[in-house]
Amino acid sequence: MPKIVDHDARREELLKPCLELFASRGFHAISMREIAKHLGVTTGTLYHYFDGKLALFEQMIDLVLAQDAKAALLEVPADQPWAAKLINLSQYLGKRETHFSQIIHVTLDYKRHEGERSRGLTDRVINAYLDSIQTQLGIVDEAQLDALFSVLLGVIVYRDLRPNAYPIERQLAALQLIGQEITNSLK
Amino acid sequence: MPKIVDHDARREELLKPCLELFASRGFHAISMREIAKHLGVTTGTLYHYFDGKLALFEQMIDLVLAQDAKAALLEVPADQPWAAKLINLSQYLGKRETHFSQIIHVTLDYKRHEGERSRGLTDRVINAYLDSIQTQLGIVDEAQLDALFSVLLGVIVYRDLRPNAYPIERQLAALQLIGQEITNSLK
Amino acid sequence: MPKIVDHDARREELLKPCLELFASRGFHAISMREIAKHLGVTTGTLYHYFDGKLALFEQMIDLVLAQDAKAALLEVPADQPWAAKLINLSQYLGKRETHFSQIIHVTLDYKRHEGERSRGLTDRVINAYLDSIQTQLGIVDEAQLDALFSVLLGVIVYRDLRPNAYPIERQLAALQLIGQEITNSLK
Amino acid sequence: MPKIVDHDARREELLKPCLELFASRGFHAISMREIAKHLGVTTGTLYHYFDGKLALFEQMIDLVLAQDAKAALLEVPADQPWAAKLINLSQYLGKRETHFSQIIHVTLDYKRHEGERSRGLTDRVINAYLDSIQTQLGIVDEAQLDALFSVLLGVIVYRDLRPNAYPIERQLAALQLIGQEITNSLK
DNA sequence: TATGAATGAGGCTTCATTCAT
DNA sequence: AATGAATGAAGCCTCATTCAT
Repeated sequence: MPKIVDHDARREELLKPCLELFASRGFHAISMREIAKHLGVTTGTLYHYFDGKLALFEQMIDLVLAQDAKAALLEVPADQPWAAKLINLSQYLGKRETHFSQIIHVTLDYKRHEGERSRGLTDRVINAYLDSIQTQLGIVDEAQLDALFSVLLGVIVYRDLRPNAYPIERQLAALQLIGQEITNSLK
Repeated sequence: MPKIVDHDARREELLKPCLELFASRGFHAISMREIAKHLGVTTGTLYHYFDGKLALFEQMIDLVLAQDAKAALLEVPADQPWAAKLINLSQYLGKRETHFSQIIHVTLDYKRHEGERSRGLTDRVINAYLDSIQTQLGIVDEAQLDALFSVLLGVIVYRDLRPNAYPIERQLAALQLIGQEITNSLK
Repeated sequence: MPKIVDHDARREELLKPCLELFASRGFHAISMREIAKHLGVTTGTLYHYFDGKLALFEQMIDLVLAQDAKAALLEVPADQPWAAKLINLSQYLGKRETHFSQIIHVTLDYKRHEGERSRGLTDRVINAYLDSIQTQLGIVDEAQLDALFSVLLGVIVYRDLRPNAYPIERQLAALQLIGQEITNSLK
Repeated sequence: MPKIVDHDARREELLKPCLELFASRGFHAISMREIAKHLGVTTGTLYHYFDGKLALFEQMIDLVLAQDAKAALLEVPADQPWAAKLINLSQYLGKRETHFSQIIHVTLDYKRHEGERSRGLTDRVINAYLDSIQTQLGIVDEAQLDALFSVLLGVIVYRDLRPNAYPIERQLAALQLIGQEITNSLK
């Protein structure tokens, strides 16, 4: 019994550094040997804890998701005006930009393997973050939720492709001006 | 007399179908043999026209960029109010959603190879589309341009991960409401 | 606990039969698959022990050199008149003619790769055998050493190209007559 | 009819530069495309004149042999004392050292392919040069002929492996001293 | 629990060669 | 006579994975 706890603890210990590896290189570009080397173990050990490369990949995503859920709860800023909440959220994303960029890379990578396996994981990832945003900001309109998610996703991807782009908060502020411009233009 | 084949024309002919292959599977996940098979040629022919897998990949991106530049010019909607231009743009993106999704995948994929080679290509891709948007919409503020680019990028990536999300135009409309909500919340 | 295999011992075990393979076919003419097959392993195993074909080739030469150095020490015939020493040497070469023929082939083959890598190996091979001859026969004059080395080298190469040529000892004897003929002719 | 002359002339024109290519790189290390490029033609042209890589190789050797036979006749120094003839020969070899080194490389290379084809070519090459030496120096004893051939062969190979070794003439002189030493030692 | 030797399928690439023009 | 596009087998090497220890 207690062995299982140890086993799981070791498993998670091995899983954690994998996010960066998979995100920075891509699922197919990084080999099991390289992963093992980075973790300071041998491939045999990897296969002792995981059923294969894909299983390792999936369990890593699951672990990240579980950890992010915990982290998100801690950041919920209680009762605040809507705008303040959004600012809080953007600050949080800004601080953890690299982390979320990695998750996006990994998720996009994983989606390409679907068809071979169930496409449930991708949905679970998306829904986890959608739920988190919805809960924190209290958005009810689905289209608004989608739009907001798209913006946040887009900023992170854009800044990954072009690191000297304006940071998240600045872009969100500019977005508001765009909305006004549209409104003006429509009069 | 040589076999009559326009080398460059044939090269582009081979390049065109590669966008979908690379985008849907990823650079490392698809093999030269698979590419050749899809194109109806042998790997030898591929290497007759291209210096290697990476060169093929890069030339494909260059070709797509050149073609998109042409296409963008045709779509310029002349003098219109700002909002109308944006709607036009979103409709255009909506129609070619798959295409742009492929370009994003391919660009993200390519970025991981940089460092080994010059990081110019990624910049060129980003700048090409930034310029196109800037020219068509006449945006002067850089932060606004970044923000708009992020939104469009985000919607495409989001809809790729979750195909039943609201379409681009609907999300842009919802975004305006979000802007208003922020404005209201700030009073 | 790891599978009990002495890595270096296994490496040498794999290296030993390679001399004949490389010598009889040539570096470029023999494939890694063929080598693996002859050794009763797979190519994967080969690459587990060696960094590549060239590394395998170089390590093989190094191993042969180390073994020949040991063998040469055993054959040192102590105090004998000069002529007796030479006869001993020629007998030794005669017995191991195939072996030295292989080394010559392999060395000539390797020399063509140099320039890409350090040209040290060829020199080391030549010097190893030059030293051995010098030590055993006590030759001090460099030109004589060169001349003797050339003769021995030449006989081996010649008999490789034309197996029914006279054996080494017989040729050395004939060579003495040639020397006399020259002397006579010079009077 | 006259066409055939042109054809053969062109054939020899293509063949001539191949000796250096094959000698410096080795039969298997150089590709038909590389050969074609060096000759300023395409592979198609190569296959127009030759039945394949091996045929090209063999015809090249034949051509070299034919040319060397002509050259050798011109160098025959008529009536001279034996020692003078040998000096003449060694001077001739010294001047054309690179050429003969190439022939040796090519011959050794070719010999490894035999078994697949008739082993006649190697014999023809050896015999051609043996005959030439025999004729020029008037040696009758076969063992002496073998010994002399071995020496000359050995010097060239040795100087190819170690370019700063003493030149041919110097080594031949030293060899005479070795003969005397043996004689002294035998008393 | 952990090792690392071993596998063999498959990766990218180059080869000698053919053939329509 | 000459081109160079096209082939497909084979080259070197890496991969995910298994398994005896």
